[in-house]
Amino acid sequence: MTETIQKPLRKGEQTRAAILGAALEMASREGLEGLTIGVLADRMDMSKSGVFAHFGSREDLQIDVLRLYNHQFEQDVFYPSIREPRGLPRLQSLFRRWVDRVSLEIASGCIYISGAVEYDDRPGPIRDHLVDMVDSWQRALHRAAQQSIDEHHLKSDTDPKQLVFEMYGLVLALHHDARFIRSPGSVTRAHAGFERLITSVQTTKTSISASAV
Amino acid sequence: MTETIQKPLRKGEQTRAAILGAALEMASREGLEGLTIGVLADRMDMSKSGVFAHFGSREDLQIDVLRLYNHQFEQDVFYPSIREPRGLPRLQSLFRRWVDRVSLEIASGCIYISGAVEYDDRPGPIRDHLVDMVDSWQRALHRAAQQSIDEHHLKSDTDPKQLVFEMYGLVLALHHDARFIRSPGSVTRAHAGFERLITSVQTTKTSISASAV
DNA sequence: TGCATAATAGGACGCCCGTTCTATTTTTCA
DNA sequence: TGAAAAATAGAACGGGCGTCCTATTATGCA
Repeated sequence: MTETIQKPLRKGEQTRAAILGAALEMASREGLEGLTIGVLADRMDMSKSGVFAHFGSREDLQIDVLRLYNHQFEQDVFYPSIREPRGLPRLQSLFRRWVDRVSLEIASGCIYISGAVEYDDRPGPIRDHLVDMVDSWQRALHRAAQQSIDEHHLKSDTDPKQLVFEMYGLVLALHHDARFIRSPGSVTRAHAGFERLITSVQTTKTSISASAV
Repeated sequence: MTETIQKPLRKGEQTRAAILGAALEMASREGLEGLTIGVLADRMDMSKSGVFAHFGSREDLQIDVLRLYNHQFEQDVFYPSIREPRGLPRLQSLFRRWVDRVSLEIASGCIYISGAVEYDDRPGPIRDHLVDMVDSWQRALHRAAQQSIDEHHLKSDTDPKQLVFEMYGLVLALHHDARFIRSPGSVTRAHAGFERLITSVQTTKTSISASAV
């Protein structure tokens, strides 16, 4: 009875990862609710049941896709930014890398943003995971904003939550105008908005952001 | 051959309007893509085919729902605001009424916002209508912003499109945080963001917005 | 009041969905 | 290399979908 559960064999993990990658791409384009096992199987040149067997259910697949997306988001945006100096430089890096990522996602779609609409009123594990991830991202931004205040880069009466609210709005407007309306110049506007936002809450003489844009 | 097409009878129009109302409510909650004839028929205590007969197809139903939503939006937000004095008062009225409307929609959902995500990459007549409506709303905001500049309420170097971009972001952030994250205080934050936004582009001594918030 | 016509119901259709079951192929390792 | 186990295929299921066709019922007007 020792070692009843074997370490999974190589081939299985490999195709599972490939499926997950294709699923992430599909969910980015069509939304998590548009993710369908049949279409996914076609793209993988596999049978439906072959794909299905790697995940206990469609819902588990969706959650795994969500986890993969979250991981990539952290790798692209969060981890590089927390190596920046605490305070305004870090906050600026978080925003800039965030905008950079969403800019690339204009062609495919951002799952945090599409998911927020798909699951704003649909209870269940997917919504729970999604809210957790977005909430944790917002809390990371709150911390960076608070630290910017603590370091005296931002005025002491600045409201960190208000700041993050408006930063989030700029990214949502970017996604909206670029991906839905398809009007050009949205990336520039997001950066310009952030500049104005930071300037209005910055302590005098802190001109760290002057070099940007 | 005179008068081949009769004026539709009363009963038909009546139930058709009732169905459309229920469909609008359903589409607000579940999204336009979540609008389903079967469920709609259940709520109306009608048969599927009975409901279906009032619209040539599901797509036509969705477009009619969209038109109804657009009409209500104009009645609630646009028309009352254009009776305000041209310039900043009108711009402020547009934003305030817009926020008021979205605040009420936190319980049900805003079709302009959910539709932007559902149809950002799904070509067809529904997307076309939706883009037209949102675009026309943004152009109305642009006009009001430009007029505020012309009336010297806002600084002459103000970029109207940048201003509208940020206003839209505030409303999107409101919808996101209130409806998805369900964090309190979002309405206040949207107003605070607008106040700060206007203040930063306002001509000195124009203190029209001082009384608000 | 009767009759033309509009409004609605009921059923059937083909399609796609997630899921399950069983068989077959492929991989892994002693 | 051969046997155990994993990976995959294939077919079938029940269910929901939009849509169409044909009755049946309700409405409005001469």
